Amino acid sequence: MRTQRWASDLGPLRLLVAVGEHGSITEAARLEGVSQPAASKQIAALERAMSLPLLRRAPSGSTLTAEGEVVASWAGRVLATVEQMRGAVESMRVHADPDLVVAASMTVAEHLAPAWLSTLRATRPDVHVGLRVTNSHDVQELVVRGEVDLGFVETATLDPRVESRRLMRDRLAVVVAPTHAWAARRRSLGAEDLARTPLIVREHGSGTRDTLDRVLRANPADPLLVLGSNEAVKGAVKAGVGAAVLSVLAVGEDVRRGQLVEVAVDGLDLHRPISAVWRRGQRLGDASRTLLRTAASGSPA
Amino acid sequence: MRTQRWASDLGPLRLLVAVGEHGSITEAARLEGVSQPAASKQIAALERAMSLPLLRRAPSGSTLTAEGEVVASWAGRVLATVEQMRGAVESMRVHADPDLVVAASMTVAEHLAPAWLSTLRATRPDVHVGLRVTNSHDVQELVVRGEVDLGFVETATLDPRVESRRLMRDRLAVVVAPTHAWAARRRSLGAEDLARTPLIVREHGSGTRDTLDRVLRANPADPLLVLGSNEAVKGAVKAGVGAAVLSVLAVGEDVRRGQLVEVAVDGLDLHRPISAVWRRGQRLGDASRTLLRTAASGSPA
DNA sequence: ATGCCGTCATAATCTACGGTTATGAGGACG
DNA sequence: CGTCCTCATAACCGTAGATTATGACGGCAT
Repeated sequence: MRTQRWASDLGPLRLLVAVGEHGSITEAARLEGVSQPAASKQIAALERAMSLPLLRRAPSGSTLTAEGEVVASWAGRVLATVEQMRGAVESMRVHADPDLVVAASMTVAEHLAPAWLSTLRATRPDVHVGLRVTNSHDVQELVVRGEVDLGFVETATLDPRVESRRLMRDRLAVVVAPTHAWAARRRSLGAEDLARTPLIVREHGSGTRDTLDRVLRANPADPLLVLGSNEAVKGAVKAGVGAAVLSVLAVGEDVRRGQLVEVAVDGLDLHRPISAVWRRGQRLGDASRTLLRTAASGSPA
Repeated sequence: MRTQRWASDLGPLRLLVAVGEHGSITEAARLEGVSQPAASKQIAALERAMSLPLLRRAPSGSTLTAEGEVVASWAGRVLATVEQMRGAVESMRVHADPDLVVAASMTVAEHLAPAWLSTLRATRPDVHVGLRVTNSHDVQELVVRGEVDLGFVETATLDPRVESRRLMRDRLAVVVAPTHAWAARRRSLGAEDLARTPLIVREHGSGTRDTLDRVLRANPADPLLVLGSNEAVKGAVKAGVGAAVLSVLAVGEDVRRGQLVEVAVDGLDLHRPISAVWRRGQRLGDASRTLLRTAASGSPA
């Protein structure tokens, strides 16, 4: 009984939103580049798998049912996310001749850069951007050595050989699963509560871990679990293993969805700046300036 | 040249995040219920398709590369969205014996209800909720007739036979593609600008269309295009066909991603309330009250 | 050292899913 | 009433992806 097969192939979802947009299976099939019977069968299979009527079929065309609209809306979100991912992948792939090379720390590369680059691509389709991903320190190193035009870092400690522009403030948040005892708390957590609780953390060297250790300099408790990626940490938290401290950029979505709960904490400043950096004295090119402007206006969160 | 085949099957993405979480292809394969060679091949295929090294393989296990982490992060988001969709589908499917039946108008069902129900499911896994989707008027009708326990509507005109609780304020926004002339505007739009511009709109009877017509009662211009779903409208806007007026709930994500641009408008109140309604005098059950509380605290946007 | 445990990759095989073309049924419309 | 569009069904076929079996490689104990 492979877990809900309908959720694993995007073809039918593409078809469904296309039908919603054009009111016809035949037309949708044409758009997606498959034959009409194939499209018909895919959507029928989707309906069968979901046990929901998605389309109102008629010889004059097909329209979405109420359920169909809801599903199509979600499908649209899924596809948009995939599209974003496509963009991120595209920019990480070494391009033949990028007009602009930028380096970004993990958090920025994961959560911010794709949106910036997508905007840039929409307004300036001619500019090819290459993206390199490393930690905040190495980003600055690359900038200083002139290997990249622009860097994005999430640290407060800037190399004197770079100029910088502050873009926004990131914030770390304490998160737990909705079933965790802390989720029901009404009082804020104290700094000492946090320091004495074993947490799920990233490995040493990660920007998030370093920030956490710096803030909690009063000897933090031994980690409950050390994991190699933010995704892994989030997974463990959702599974109810324990609490973690992560960037709001990483958990915002999950908190909004109610899959994670943020716990307020008193007496600690968990903010950190996100900045663009470039080599001191370096005159920024046209493309760089456009990207910088995009990033600065992008999300003044 | 079927468009980028790697983006169409979620299996490999599932595998990738599982590897990130457990540091081993073998373990990930076990978790996903496939054989180890299958997993190995799927991920290898993914890397080939993306032209990116995602894993650092060793006889002691596998860890994500920097690129792998970025991709895994996006994959996580994609999968989370799919999971949400699964939840929405699950609640729309007629259940054997739902403990609680709610009705929601389109906007709520599309954008709010899944998050509420997901939260509810996390804290009260025993409660089965049935969800019916119709327009705001019919929702109230169902509530009055006692066919549903609770309703959610996005309209200001409430039936006198229901009690209600205001949950949040929705807002309509004028949106255009980033390439549209209005996207570069620095001055706000005037009400008369909007009234005289042909827009892409929903069909009559849709809550969004009705709200728009009510606000723009000074005879609005003939529609540029009439489409049957919010997704269709968004698609047309992104394609650069023209401007549209849609709920921020529907376009928020796209605006944040830079795929759509909101244009400020002066002299018009585009807000509308979102409320929970139930039959006057009806004593709410335990499950209803929990859901109501969840909805109220969910997103006080 | 050496043998055992784990990891991952490759090879050979087979099934079944999803694609295609061809055709038929049904309403809309001149 | 015939034509033209819609969508569904049927028969056929190719291939992607699964499986089992096996081999190479490194870590770690004895």
